[in-house]
Amino acid sequence: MSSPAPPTTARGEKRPLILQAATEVFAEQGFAAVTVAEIAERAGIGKGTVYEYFSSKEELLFAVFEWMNEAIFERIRGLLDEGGTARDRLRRLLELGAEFTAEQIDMQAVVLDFWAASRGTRSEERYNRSCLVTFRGYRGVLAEVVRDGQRAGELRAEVDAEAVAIMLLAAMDGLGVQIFFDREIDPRTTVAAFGEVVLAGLEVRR
Amino acid sequence: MSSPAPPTTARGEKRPLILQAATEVFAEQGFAAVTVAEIAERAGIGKGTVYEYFSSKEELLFAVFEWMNEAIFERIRGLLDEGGTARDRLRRLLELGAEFTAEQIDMQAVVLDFWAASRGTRSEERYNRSCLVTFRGYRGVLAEVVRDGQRAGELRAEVDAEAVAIMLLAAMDGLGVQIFFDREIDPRTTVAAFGEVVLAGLEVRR
Amino acid sequence: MSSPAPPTTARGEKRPLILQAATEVFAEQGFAAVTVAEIAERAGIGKGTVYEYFSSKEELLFAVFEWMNEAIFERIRGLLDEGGTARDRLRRLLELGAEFTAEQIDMQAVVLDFWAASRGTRSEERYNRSCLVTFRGYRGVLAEVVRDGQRAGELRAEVDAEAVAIMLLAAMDGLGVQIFFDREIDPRTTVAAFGEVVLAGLEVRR
Amino acid sequence: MSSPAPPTTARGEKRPLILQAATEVFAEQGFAAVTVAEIAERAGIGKGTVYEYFSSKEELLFAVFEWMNEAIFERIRGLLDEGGTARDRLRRLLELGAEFTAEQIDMQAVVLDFWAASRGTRSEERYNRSCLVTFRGYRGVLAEVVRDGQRAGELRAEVDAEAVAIMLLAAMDGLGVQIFFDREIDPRTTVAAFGEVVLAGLEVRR
DNA sequence: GATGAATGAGCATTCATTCAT
DNA sequence: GATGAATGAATGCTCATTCAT
Repeated sequence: MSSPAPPTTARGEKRPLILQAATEVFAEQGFAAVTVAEIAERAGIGKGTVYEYFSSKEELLFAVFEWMNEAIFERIRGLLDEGGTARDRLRRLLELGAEFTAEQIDMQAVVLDFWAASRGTRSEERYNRSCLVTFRGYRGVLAEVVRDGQRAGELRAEVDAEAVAIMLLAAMDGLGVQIFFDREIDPRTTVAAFGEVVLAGLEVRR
Repeated sequence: MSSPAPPTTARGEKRPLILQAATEVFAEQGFAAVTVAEIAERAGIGKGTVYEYFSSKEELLFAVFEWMNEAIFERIRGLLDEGGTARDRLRRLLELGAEFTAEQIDMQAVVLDFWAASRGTRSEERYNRSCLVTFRGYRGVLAEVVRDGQRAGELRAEVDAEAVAIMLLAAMDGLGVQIFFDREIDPRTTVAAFGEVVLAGLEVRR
Repeated sequence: MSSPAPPTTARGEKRPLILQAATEVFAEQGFAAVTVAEIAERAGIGKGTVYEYFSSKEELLFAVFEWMNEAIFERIRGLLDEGGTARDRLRRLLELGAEFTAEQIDMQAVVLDFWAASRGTRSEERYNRSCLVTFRGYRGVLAEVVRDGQRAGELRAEVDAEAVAIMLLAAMDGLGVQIFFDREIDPRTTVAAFGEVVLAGLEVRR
Repeated sequence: MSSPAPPTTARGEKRPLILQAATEVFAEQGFAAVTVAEIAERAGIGKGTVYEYFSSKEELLFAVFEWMNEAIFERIRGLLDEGGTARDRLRRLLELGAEFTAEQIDMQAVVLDFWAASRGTRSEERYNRSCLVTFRGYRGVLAEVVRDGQRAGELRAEVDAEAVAIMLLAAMDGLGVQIFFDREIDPRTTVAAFGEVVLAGLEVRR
């Protein structure tokens, strides 16, 4: 009450605390079911403080979404830097996706929420743009690898790289949803099996 | 009984009217953003009447979801009855999925809503079961066709049919989501291009 | 569906049926908690039919209240016709009250409801008048018996007969309420014991 | 802390304000007819604030009921501390009851409401227990005074003290109800007259 | 900066009543 | 007369957001 020393967190540095707490409760209960009071409690701060860092509950969801995607992108970049043939990189990208799905099934829920929370809101436009940009980012990476393989003569040149990128990303997203509802599916083996088929279909025949 | 044509709707028969109206507004604005009053207005009936046919707003969402899936399943069954090689049927299934996605992008929104609406609700269990059953239904159809092809020697026997079914369904779902946010994607050509790759990867090599 | 013979009740004679059903459900659950649909169902008729006989749910409560009081008054009149000294009649009136309370604890609930249902209603005035008239009726009977006893030299002349009537009626009403909440009280012995005290206090001393 | 006088009410101290406002409007219009918005308006606060202090409208009714009874009990305790013979204390208890009835006819309405509001509610059990406990409290006080008088040889030993207590309490309750509907009755003279009769009936004869 | 008491817009749901059949 | 499908007014309650301290 009168202790002069800061408790644990430095002043004005509660942002990651809130972000972490929000991510957790969003994952557990879903955006709509979560109250700002709950987020604050989980973060161990006052309700009003949340609004010092985020202008609204919705804004907080945006931040969580971006936070998650940044982390994923970072790992993708690291993976690509390792080099290898296009087939190798493609295989590793799929593995990474499977790993993410396996590790963070509840994160999948946050993404679902993000999609759904946008609807009918004032900021629907902004949500859509944010989703679009994110999707394009992932797609760009995938398509680039495919095109690399085509240029190198590894992969069939007549295949539409963009289409393959779209569908592979779609498959990874959709897999997360299915596993969210059916925990018996094993993402790693499923992705590996399907990946082999796709790679077989992509490679140049002699 | 003697009136030449029913002016609007007969008494006691407002169920499809409500279902249709609900599907529309759910698609347009999302479950959370829609009010029961809005649904009633769209259906041209009184607010209370909605509750004569559905015990709650949530129950109505369930009904819409099931209604949609039934319609889709019916078309799938029709498609499979046409026969053809496994490759033909697989190609046609993908085409059908693309067509659905193209035709009913807004339907995709209802599915998203259904997923998201489940979270943190009292009836979360029921939602999950409903989704699980639906997914398994689609997967079963796809896996069966693949296995048919394997038995007929058309498709490589060493491929995990279930994994392929999971991922193809996932890809179709995920495609819907991407198109929902990025209308520049053309589902038909994208699916066709990707389908060729997958089929190439599945077929038996000489 | 096409049977020409009336089922059980003659046409246009459903009034007592409704009255009986309403009395039962009001007693069981209270006026506010009962729906018109419930009353109709209990009476084995259609919801709309209730409105053929009573213009509103409130009106029905009025009718039930009056119905009950009429029955009680009838028994009081019969009791007074048996004659006897004022003390005898007073004692028998109290016995009758105890009996009613014992027999129809749930009826007590209807009276409670009637009191409470009036409040804040459009027809508050009418409720109050109805209660007032009923109370005055009972009080009149009691006061008359006391005055009879005073005129006959049985009971002390200096006692305010009206005050005694008011308080005895009040005691019987209040007893019903207490028993409604505390079923361990036996109305007959309680009233008998108190009645002896009051009669001892009323009688002329030598 | 340094402001000379609080303008309206300090933060976090709106409980008595709400209790007072609720008591007033409940008395005026009855529990069922009152809206939470009305209570808030009367208290000069926002609707949501009511729910900061009471978890539901029903809970508020409970609080009002207990508040009232506490106040009454306090005065009863003060009265008994004054001492005197059993007859004196009994007479004073009846006088106090008459006074309460005269002063707070509208309070009577709240009690009626409380009784009636219980019916058919989920918390019916709790209502009944609350009423039972309250009744037993009043009865205990009355019975104890009578037994004191019997032990002191003032009052007839063969009289059932508990029965007298039950009926006197009942009479006071019932009086309140009658006066609520018939303002011409004067509680003080009525109770005094009846009290003399009962005391005469209770006292030991030579 | 941090807090949490106060706020009120917003909405699902109930149910008495009507009226076409 | 009898019916019950249709209706919409009415209200308790939640919770994101504000702002005085």
